[in-house]
Amino acid sequence: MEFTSLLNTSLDLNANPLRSFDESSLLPKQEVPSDFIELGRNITVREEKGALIEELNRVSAENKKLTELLTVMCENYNELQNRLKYTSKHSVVDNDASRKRKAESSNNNGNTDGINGPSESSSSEEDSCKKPREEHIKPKISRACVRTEASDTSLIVKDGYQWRKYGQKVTRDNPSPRAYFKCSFAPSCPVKKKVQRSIEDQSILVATYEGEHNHPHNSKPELTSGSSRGVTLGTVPCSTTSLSSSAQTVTLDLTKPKPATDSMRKFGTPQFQQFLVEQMASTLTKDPNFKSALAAAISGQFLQQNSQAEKW
DNA sequence: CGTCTTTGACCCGCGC
DNA sequence: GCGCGGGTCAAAGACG
Repeated sequence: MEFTSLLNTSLDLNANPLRSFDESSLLPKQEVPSDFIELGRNITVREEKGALIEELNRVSAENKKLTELLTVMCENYNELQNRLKYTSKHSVVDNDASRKRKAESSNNNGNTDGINGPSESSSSEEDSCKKPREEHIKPKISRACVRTEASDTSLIVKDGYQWRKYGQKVTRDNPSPRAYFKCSFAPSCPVKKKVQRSIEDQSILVATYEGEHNHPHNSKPELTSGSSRGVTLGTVPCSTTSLSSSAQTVTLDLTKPKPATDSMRKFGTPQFQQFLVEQMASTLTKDPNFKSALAAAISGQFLQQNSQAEKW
């Protein structure tokens, strides 16, 4: 859904209050005071008018800022939508290798289970239809390199999802153990994660994600948790990467606390404002109720304008 | 008591 | 067929 195509982001939420104010408020100027009481009243009205103009100027400026924010948010929303479309095009549904293995083995064994017999047979028919497709579709695999303290022996990478460790192995090519995690946030989520220290740099944890989450991101991510165990994914990019070309790779440096950059510390700088705008936009666009709330706000403004227009 | 982690056993694919 | 290695299972213990 192209959000900006549906919504004119240039709309003035306050409907240019200065104009409507001037049209109505300039009328008293033309009046000629007939006596001192009338003169005094006009002075008070002028003062009031000045204050109102000042406030309206302030509101207009605020309005302009909000409109700009809205434009940025809509751009971000469209960008996110495009990314979502792209990833959904290139992703797979559920192609867990072990499940496939089990399904195949159950097909070979036949229906030995009397209870699950009918469903098994129906699923085997589905599988036979799916087989050619499954050969072409591979689970979406992405990798993330996380820089941690070398002394940190835990293989926990906190990325906002809830993981359950179900195994650990020492592989041949790497003396460091490899930990296996399943997403436990949603029972049916097929996503698995492998975490192992890089053989080249023991301070780097390599997390390999298989599949895609079929549920929203954890509403209470552990990004800010005070737990001392594990490391938390941050947003500081790191250039170290030497992984398979087929996999998406993100490398993060988490050895340092995640402070704002120097430019971000200067609150008045355009970079910091841009950062703020991006943060706000991303936060808002992640909210599933954002669209409806925005639409309600805008329609509310329209209704307000209409009622004001009717009054005049 | 429910959930999570640990860890040895087991399963399965693959190369020889 | 056999052994190896990666991946998974599941029982037991830890923990809140």
